[in-house]
Amino acid sequence: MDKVISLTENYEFRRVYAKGKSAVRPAVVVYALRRPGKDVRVGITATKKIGSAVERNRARRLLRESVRTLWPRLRFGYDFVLVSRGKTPHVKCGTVLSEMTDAMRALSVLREEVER
RNA sequence: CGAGUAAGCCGGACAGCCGCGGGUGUACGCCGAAAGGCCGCAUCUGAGGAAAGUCCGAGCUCCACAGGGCAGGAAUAACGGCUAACGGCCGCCGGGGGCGACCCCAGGGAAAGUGCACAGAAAUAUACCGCUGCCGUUUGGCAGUAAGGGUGGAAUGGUGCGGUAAGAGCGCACCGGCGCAAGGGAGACUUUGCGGCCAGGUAAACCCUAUUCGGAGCAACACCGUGGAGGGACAUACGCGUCGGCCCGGCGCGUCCCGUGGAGGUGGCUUGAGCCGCGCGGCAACGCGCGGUCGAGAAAGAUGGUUGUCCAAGACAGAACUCGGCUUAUAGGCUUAGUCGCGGC
RNA sequence: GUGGAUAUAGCUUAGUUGGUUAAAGCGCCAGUUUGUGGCACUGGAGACCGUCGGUUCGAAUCCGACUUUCCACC
Repeated sequence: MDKVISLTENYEFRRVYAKGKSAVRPAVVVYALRRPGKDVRVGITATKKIGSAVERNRARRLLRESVRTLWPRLRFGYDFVLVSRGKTPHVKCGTVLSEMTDAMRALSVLREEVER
């Protein structure tokens, strides 16, 4: 269980939006929903509000890179949805990573925080 | 040296580590009846000049379609060539702009017809003022006249001389336009000569002429297809449900085959009117020959992160079936060839 | 991928087809009325018609390119 599974279908995103908890930071919004099983699944979105195709790609890549760094610390059995915001493509990767870590801590889905 | 013109090119570079998509090869292990797949490793490879807008033209696929004409609709518009084709490109002609290199032009037809237009007397048919003649003589009436005034973007070809009552291509010279003939050119066209003055603009107004045009789009389309609707065969031996109080009997549940196809999957999917080099033909677009080469192919959708060095400190911007163009966005830089100005030898 | 519509005063719309003057309502400003305000009445300002270019004597209108917003179909 060491590979990120993507959320694909629209109903999965809707379920996380409707029933999950959220944390908002200037460059990222994190939704998290507990579900049965040990898989961790992640969905990344960038709407047309973000900008052109280049800017949307940039936002997605930053979020994906951040979640790759953060991956070993996540608790099992959660669905995550990461939403990019208008600032996301114009920000450095370290900023996204720290904001995402902060949001995850606020949702108490990081493994080390629970074990402590 | 400065200014400007045209054509072409580049679109941060290099290295280390971590990570991602695809192709090929493959050990152990795991899954699977098998084919094969997963994980791992090695190796090769991985966005653009516009990938964009979707404005044109094609390939490809499916649908429709006996042949011909008219009407209607859309697009294009000098001429010659290039191209698979084009509304594209090249050359050239005509017109316009620039001192020049050079640039720009939807550039057929207004003597087929209709419509339109402030002002102005009048816009293709006309006399308001004026000028001249005659009549009347008080204002005036009739006729001639486009030289002048005024209006307008445009006023009966322009300028000058003659001519005339005053005028007028009425006559002449030059210029402009039109027609005819001859010479040149592949042609648009051009040069020369002659003729006579007949002909306002607008067709990106209707229209006329010539040419071209069937429709839809990779979410096309083809194949597989648990479930579901349909048809057939077998078994109707057993069991269950149903019609019924019960029996016989009928129907459904079962197996196999045919066929339709929702979800899903696979193909279409990248080797092509390809790219690079050399030679030849052509003013050029381009063509021909020879040699070399393979440069993305995903399916929630791959190029990112970080560290270091360098410089001019990195603009516009991300493939989604594929090509040929057009249009639009674009920091900065490089190369080549002309032009103009200034200075020096 | 394909097709269509939209842009006009601060706001909501006419005018566009068929060329020469941009009209209306609400709002805004000033005045009249009223003890004051509203209502009512009178008057006024406010637009170079999304941007750029072209055709024409003349363009909101015709033509081309671009931009914005919205819609439909597969």
